[in-house]
Amino acid sequence: MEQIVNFAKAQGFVYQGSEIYGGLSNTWDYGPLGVELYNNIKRLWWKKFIQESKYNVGIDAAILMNPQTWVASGHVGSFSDPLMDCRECKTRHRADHLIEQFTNNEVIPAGWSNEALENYIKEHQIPCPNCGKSNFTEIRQFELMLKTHLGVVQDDQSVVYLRPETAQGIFVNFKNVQRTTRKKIPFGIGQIGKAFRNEITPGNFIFRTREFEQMELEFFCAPGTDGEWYDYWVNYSLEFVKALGVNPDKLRIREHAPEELSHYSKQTCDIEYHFPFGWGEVWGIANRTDYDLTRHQEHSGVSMEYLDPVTNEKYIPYVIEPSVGVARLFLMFLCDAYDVETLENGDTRDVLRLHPALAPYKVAVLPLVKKLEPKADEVYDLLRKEFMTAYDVSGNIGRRYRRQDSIGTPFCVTIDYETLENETVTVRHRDTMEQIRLPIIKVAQYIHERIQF
RNA sequence: GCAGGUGUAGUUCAAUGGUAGAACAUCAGCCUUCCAAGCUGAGAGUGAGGGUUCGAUUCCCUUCACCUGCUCCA
Repeated sequence: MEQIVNFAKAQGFVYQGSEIYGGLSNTWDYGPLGVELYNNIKRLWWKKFIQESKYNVGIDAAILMNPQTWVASGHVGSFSDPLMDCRECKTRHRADHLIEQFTNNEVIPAGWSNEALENYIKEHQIPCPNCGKSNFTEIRQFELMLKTHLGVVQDDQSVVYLRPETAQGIFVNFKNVQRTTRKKIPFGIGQIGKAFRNEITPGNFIFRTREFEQMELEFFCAPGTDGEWYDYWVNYSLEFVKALGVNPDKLRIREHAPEELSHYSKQTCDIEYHFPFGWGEVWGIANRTDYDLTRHQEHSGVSMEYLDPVTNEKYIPYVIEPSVGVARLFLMFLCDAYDVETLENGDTRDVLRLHPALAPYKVAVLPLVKKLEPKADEVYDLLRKEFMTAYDVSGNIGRRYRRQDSIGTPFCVTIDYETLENETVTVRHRDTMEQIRLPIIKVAQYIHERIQF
């Protein structure tokens, strides 16, 4: 993992946030190569889930929402954990979970005050699951939503939350989108955007950060059809990842056990990838039932019912939600593509075997020797209009091929003396290291055909 | 947040209570007609703040960041 982090920093994929000031915990900045990969991931998700899907449309909702939204969604109630530490073995536990486990779920302390939780644990001498002793600190409340103040006067009236998920921006716009697009159920609304959570334990590089970007689809369907749509979107998401070249042996699907389901979910599974630090959740697909729309109907007083034009039935739609973090896909693609290859002659080369559609640069223009720069500039000018194009004249040609290999550039175009005579160039492939000769005017089309997704 | 560990050029490593070195990488020049060649040169560092000291990268304190574990999660 350390190797990946160093690689990402050295090549300009990811830097530590605010680095010159000693950093800021858990923040990371994307460099020139990183932002290309990052944006490519977003573009491809949008293409696959919005553009190519006949069911779905997109929106872009505000990060700041009316605070009532989070009361309705249940986040104000459930995104605040009562935690206590064991003084003996220094492990941390949720007070409500301690009681549930101790009583085999016969006592469900939902809605209890912190005092009630503490007293119950003391009275029953509930032991620490780790060390068996009963010596806990008092409860500390962990607020998992980030707050800020809207308006220049800071008082309680102006508190707003940074959204902990993008989903609610979709739910509150359900009626707007349905009416203006005249979509009939089943249909979906997708969104890419930032979300914020005060994770208690962030870490693993960019895997878990407090500021993160999600790509979420909320798919609305009739009650009773939710099971099949759930399967459909699990498969659709998995295919997306596989089509982008991720090693299938490092992918698995893990169904959530009933007791670990979120407050809004009836069924959830994760697409997991085997990272260098172990299996990690990349993509969550949840059946959110009619929970969110029902709650918003209750809290806002606005009807969220849908009138089926064929059956004339009125119902609140069920929702299937495939939700994925951009940075997690980023890290997965990076880890999966990173390869140190040993050649026949014993040399090694670092190759980033990114799918060409993901590669930051699609092509690099390389004059064989410096004298050929004027001609190379012409080709560079031509290709830059079509793709993200790199240009490198420093060092011998082999070194420059290796440089491009190590940042994932799928094609190198080399200008030599023959180019001056007949307007042809060498096109060299990253994966096979093979070369072909092409007229300059055909290069762009050749590459276009090979970077499609 | 708690417990443990780690902080020296971009990277990997040295060294020292008294001018911080190297390799690779980078840049410039020479050379070079297709896979990390060679030669010459250059830039670049003790995470931050404070204390002890004539003098601290080294000793002490604080802080920041990262790594591993715990509760949470896309």
